[in-house]
Amino acid sequence: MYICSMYSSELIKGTLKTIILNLLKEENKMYGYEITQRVKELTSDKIQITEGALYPTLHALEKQGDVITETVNIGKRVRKYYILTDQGKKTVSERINELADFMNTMRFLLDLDLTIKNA
Amino acid sequence: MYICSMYSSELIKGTLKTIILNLLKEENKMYGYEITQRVKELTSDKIQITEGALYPTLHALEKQGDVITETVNIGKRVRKYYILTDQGKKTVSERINELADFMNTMRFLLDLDLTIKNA
DNA sequence: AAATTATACATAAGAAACTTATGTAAAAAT
DNA sequence: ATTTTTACATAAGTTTCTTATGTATAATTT
Repeated sequence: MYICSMYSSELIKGTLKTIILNLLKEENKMYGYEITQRVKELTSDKIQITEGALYPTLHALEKQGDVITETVNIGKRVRKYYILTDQGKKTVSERINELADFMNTMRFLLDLDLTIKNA
Repeated sequence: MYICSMYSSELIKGTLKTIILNLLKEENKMYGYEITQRVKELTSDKIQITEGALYPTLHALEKQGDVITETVNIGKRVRKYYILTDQGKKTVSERINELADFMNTMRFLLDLDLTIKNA
C-alpha cells in the first residue's frame, strides 16, 4: 500500500490517517515530504507513502479540523508544515485505541502470534 | 467495516479475504451464511460481515482458484459450501504471514501496546 | 393462521481510499 | 550539464467496501 513492496495493497487501506496523526503527535510539526521519509525510515522501507495518497489525506485532515498548516519559505521553495489541533489530539487517541482494539480482535480471530517476529 | 459498530470503516479494509480463508483452513468446509455467523460470534459482534461484501469475495476466491464449491440441497433451499484448494492453503499462509508482519510493523510504528486489552 | 424473523443465496449502484500518472519547480549532487 | 532529491499538487482509474434491492424457504412468534 502507498507503494509498498512488502504488503499486498488490499491489506492495509485505512491506516494512513492514523500513521500521519501519530507522527504529528510525536513531532508537533512536520511537512509532507518529511512524513514520507520518516515512515520509510521507521519501517525499513516496508511502508512507503506515495504523494498521491499523502497530500489528499493531509488536505482532508485539515478540512476536518484535525490539523492546521503553517507555510514556510525555504529559499524560493515552499514548505507546508502540519500541526495537530486540540481536536486532532483527541482524534489521534481515538484512532490509536480503535486500531489497537481491532488488531487484538484480529489476533484472536486469526490466532496470530505476534511475538518474536520483527525483533 | 462490513457493517461494524466498533471500528471505523476506513480502518480495516482488505482483511476480509484473510478472515474467510483462515476460517476455511480451520473448518475445511463452510457456507457463506455460516461464515458471517461464526465471525460475528468469535468477535462478540465487533465484526459483522455483510452479504454485499461476503458473496462477491467468495466468488472472487473461487475465480482465482483458492476455493472450490459444493452445492447441497437442504429441503428446497440451496446451501453452497466452500472448500480450500491446495493453492488456497498456500494463499492462507501467505496472507496470515503478511498480516502478522504488517501488524508488527504497525505496532512498532505507532508504539502500540497489545497486551492486556481484549482479555 | 398470519406475520415476522432467521436462513440463504445473489447482484448492482455508490462511496471511500487508495495507485498510477502527470505536472511544476527549486536545490543538491554527480 | 545532467540527474537526483526535495517539495508541492491534482486527476483518472481501481479495488473494496456499504447500502440497497431482489428472491425464496424455514422457523418462530403473535
